[in-house]
Amino acid sequence: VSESPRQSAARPTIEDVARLAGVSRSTVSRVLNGGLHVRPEAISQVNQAMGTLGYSVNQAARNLASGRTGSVAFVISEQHEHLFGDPNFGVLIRVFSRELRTYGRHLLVTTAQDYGEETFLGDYLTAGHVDGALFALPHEGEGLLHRLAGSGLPLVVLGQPLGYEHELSWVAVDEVAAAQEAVRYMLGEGRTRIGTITGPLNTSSGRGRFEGYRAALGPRFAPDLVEAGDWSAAAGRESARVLIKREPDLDGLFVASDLMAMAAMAALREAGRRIPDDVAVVGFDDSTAAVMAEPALTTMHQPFEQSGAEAVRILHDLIVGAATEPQHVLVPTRLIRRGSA
Amino acid sequence: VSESPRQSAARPTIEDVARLAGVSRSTVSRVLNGGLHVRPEAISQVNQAMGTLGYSVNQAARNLASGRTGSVAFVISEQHEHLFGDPNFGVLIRVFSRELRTYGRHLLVTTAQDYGEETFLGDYLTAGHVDGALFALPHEGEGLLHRLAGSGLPLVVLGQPLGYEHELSWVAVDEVAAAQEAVRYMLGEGRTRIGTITGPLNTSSGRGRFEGYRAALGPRFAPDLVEAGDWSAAAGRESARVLIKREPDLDGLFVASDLMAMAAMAALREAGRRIPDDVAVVGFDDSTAAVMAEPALTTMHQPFEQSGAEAVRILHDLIVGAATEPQHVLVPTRLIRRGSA
DNA sequence: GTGAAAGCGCTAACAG
DNA sequence: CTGTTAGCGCTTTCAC
Repeated sequence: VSESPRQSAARPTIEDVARLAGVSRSTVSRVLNGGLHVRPEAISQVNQAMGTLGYSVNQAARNLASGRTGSVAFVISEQHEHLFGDPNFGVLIRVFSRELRTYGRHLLVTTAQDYGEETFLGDYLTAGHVDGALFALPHEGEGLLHRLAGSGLPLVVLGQPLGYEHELSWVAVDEVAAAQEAVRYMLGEGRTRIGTITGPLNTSSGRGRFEGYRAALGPRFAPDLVEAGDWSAAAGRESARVLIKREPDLDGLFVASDLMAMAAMAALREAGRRIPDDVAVVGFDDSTAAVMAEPALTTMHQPFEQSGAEAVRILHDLIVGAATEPQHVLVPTRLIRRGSA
Repeated sequence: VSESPRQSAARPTIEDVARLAGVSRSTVSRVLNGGLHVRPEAISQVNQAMGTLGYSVNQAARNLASGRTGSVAFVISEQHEHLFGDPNFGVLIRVFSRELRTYGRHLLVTTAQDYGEETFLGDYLTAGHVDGALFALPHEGEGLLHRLAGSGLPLVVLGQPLGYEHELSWVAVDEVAAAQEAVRYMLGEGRTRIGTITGPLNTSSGRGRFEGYRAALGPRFAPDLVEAGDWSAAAGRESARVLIKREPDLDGLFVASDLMAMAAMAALREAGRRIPDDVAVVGFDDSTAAVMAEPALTTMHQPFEQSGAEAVRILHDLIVGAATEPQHVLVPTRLIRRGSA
């Protein structure tokens, strides 16, 4: 196998630009990095030279010299591989790569599976191959998160990392308040027996949404109205079956994710319930699939675009040292009323 | 903003390994790159030294020295942004990043939007920032594809690139045969008035699936049975409405994608048709959402895992020069029978 | 505000 | 099979 590197017609280097602009390499470098302490005149000369030469920086060289890599990892631990089938996942990828680009960074998608095991991924990430990491939807006791948290690698978590709320930076929604709003809406519509299918209770989302449900119900709360799910469609379907059997007079259902909600609707229909006439269903996420449900799903909207952008901003600040303390931001949710409730 | 590079406790360099192993830097480098022309004994010494030192290669340095970047772009042109909402997209990303990893490469997700316009993306990609590119679902006359095709950048296309079938490497399914099989299946089930909702006819998938449909129908084909879609759910819904109105006795529907098929099913239901009793529906893709449809969608399975892996393999061969001619591979499809037909 | 000089860690000829 | 020697293109002190 002869490794013939693509020789793309000798890209111009900083040296060429310097010569053409009549300045030194250092000056060009300064312009490249913000143009501080450079005479305006020189800046424009350099820019002009770069333009005519079609210059673009060589990342490898820059990274080697600066000790940074220019890339950021999107870490998906094995347990969350199901995310890949989730339409929200695509949205996140798009937002991340777009936002990172504005900081001159790249997105590297990594999964635990890629490396055989979490340990390997942990080694990789902490070995200096990336400048920082974005971590999605951790659950309690996640080994990889623990590892990264202790490594000093700049890290931003999407969703509150249970057990690391203070140590790590995160961007999340107010799960409790959001769930509460969803359930109160059904209450306001006259529903009286409202059940819930929860997410995993060892995640902040699963737990927070359940707490919000419980708080909204107050004294009306009853353990029999609750079934635990794991975000999967299978769990949504099965939980709905169990619930409707145990509580035949169920007239409302708050489901912790759209994916589970859509599966639950199918089960409800199988059991002969009309939606929303017999039982109202409210989901969570406002995923792209929600509008395709039959009827279209009423759900809590999560601003993935916004949270993704915030996460990237924070991570950048952490990487360049503009922020030293962990940052926490809460993004707003809102109820989207469609046909199911 | 003080740019403080993370000084992760002085990573060991190739030099350290060489010293500990009692060999020269070159030998270590050789071991790192496959260990050709190195005495077995030396190899193990080096490996051992790397182990005790916890050495891992510095990509930036390697890239700078070798003139390669180690990363590969997944190019999604603006027209295909809808892909992000498609569950198949997540599958592709996962497969790509996993497979690339086995070649020591990374996945860089890029979209036309990222760069303001295609031109910018084209500049970026051909400026040497990536070693190669994976291009998803091109349509005819795609400017970016044209640009990349002429640039000499190693490139593999998913789906046949209309107009570049010979010049470029691609991995695709036999669209015509697959569609034909799907329609024949319905024919075999006794359906006689089978309509179709096509994909865009300026894509090989859209066109091929339509041709397969037409071929299967033979003399039974009638233009009135055809509605053109654009892969979107909205198009699926609207096309189904039009079709059922124009052809009230429709008893079968072949839809060129699962997303459109699911939307079409909703429209059919609204029009009072039972599925599959009144009209059978067959989709295409076997996306993760297919099982969640009501009834579950009968569809042509596409082996995304396999095509993604093939694409990466070919791209790697192209990059290292193991392949010089464009490579073409056809991956198999199969009909998955579920409830809708 | 600007230039000179010294590497960043690695690969890749080139001898031997 | 192995060591020596040059850089790859950029950032970054350090003087001026």
